[in-house]
Amino acid sequence: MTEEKAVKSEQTRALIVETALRLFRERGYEATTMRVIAKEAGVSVGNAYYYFASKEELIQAYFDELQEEHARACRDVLARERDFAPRLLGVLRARVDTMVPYHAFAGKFFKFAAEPTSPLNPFSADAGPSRAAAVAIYREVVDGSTLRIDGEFRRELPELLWIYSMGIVLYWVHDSSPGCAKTYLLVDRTVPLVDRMVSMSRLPGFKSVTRQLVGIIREVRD
Amino acid sequence: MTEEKAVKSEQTRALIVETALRLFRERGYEATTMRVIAKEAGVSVGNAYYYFASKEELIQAYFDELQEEHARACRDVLARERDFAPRLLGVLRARVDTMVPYHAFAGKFFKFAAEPTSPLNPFSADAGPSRAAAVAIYREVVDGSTLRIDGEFRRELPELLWIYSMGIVLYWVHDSSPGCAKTYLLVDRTVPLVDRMVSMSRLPGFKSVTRQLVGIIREVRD
DNA sequence: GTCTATAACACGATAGAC
DNA sequence: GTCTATCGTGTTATAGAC
Repeated sequence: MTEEKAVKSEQTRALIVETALRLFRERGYEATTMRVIAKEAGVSVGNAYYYFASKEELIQAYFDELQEEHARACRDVLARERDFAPRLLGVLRARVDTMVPYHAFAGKFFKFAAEPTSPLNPFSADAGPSRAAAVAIYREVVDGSTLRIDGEFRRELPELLWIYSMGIVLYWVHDSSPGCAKTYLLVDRTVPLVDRMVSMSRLPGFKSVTRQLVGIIREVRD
Repeated sequence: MTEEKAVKSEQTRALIVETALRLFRERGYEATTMRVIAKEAGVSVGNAYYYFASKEELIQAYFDELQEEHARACRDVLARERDFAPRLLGVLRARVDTMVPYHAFAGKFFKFAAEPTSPLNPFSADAGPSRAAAVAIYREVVDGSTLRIDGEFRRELPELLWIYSMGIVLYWVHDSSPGCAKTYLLVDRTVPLVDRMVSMSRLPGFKSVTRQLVGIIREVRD
């Protein structure tokens, strides 16, 4: 009984999300009203709001989907490559690959993700689990590689790489080049630079800068 | 005649902006409706829309105000200091100083600035003049200093510093520490690091990395 | 061109009945 | 869980006054 209800509930919920995401893709975020989502999904507006507290909350479902898709898209390269640079390159290219189909309306979503009070914001406390999942991929990039660097720095590097990836995303949102070619170019050009800088951190002259950096990160992190 | 009208027009416009910003501060952005702004300013809703195409557009006025205030707040330190690090430090601390009073509702504004299609977005083409004014301050930080670095790098450095300052702003928006103390800490800690890295760019071993960086910037910039 | 007054619209969101 | 009816909002439209 309760179980059947739970299943039905899950179905309705999924139906609403799928319909919403399809319509977002077809007509854009703003042109897709809650009334239309409800009508197309065959439910009432009130029912849609029973499952999702706001229109914005529907976007979370999209972000979760994207995150899973990225994790899947990274598996191959992370299983194959052992060197740091190609691992990072593969993960970042996969990130862009998964996002490209949504480029037209991603800007609208990005807006909500930028609001500090929104649970969609990747830096917010609410987004903790999502962020952890995202950072975990970069931890795997580091830990599964042959990279040899200072242990303290190694511990902070995944989060730094995640922030770097957020910078790539920021660039991507504004990239209007065909096929987002410029974003791929940015990735291809900056990964070797990042690789060089990370490798240099081991050199005697850089130990102090690296330690300084690690100290700052720990000091300003919440 | 025409002149008088122009003055009157400017006054009405200013009155609406001032009223709006005061109410935003007092009640927050969302709780301040266009109807209330109009009533408090003693104008009709239609008149408010005659001057500002949207509620969002009222925020542009705030950004412009902030930009001017920052430029003023930088004058002293830029006239006094000649070394690169203290110049940069002073400018960034001034940036935070001017923003702090608005911290409570800045997040709502930030959201609009994040949307790629919005003229409020600092990276957008529409924001070109505002961005140029902001970058100009960092150009003065560099040009007025005793810093000696490669000419090509020197030309790109102001824009890089502006992006760095955007990163500080991003951190600030999320900073809930009393008096935004953590943001000041971030500035105080990262400026010496940036200073060190910029200075190192001159060293023989770094010429190639620096050149690589300059090449990337020029390649991916629109 | 500047401004008022008021009504109307579409939207996100909510209330309350079933 | 689900519905219909309704609210408050940004925004637009209309019809004019100075």
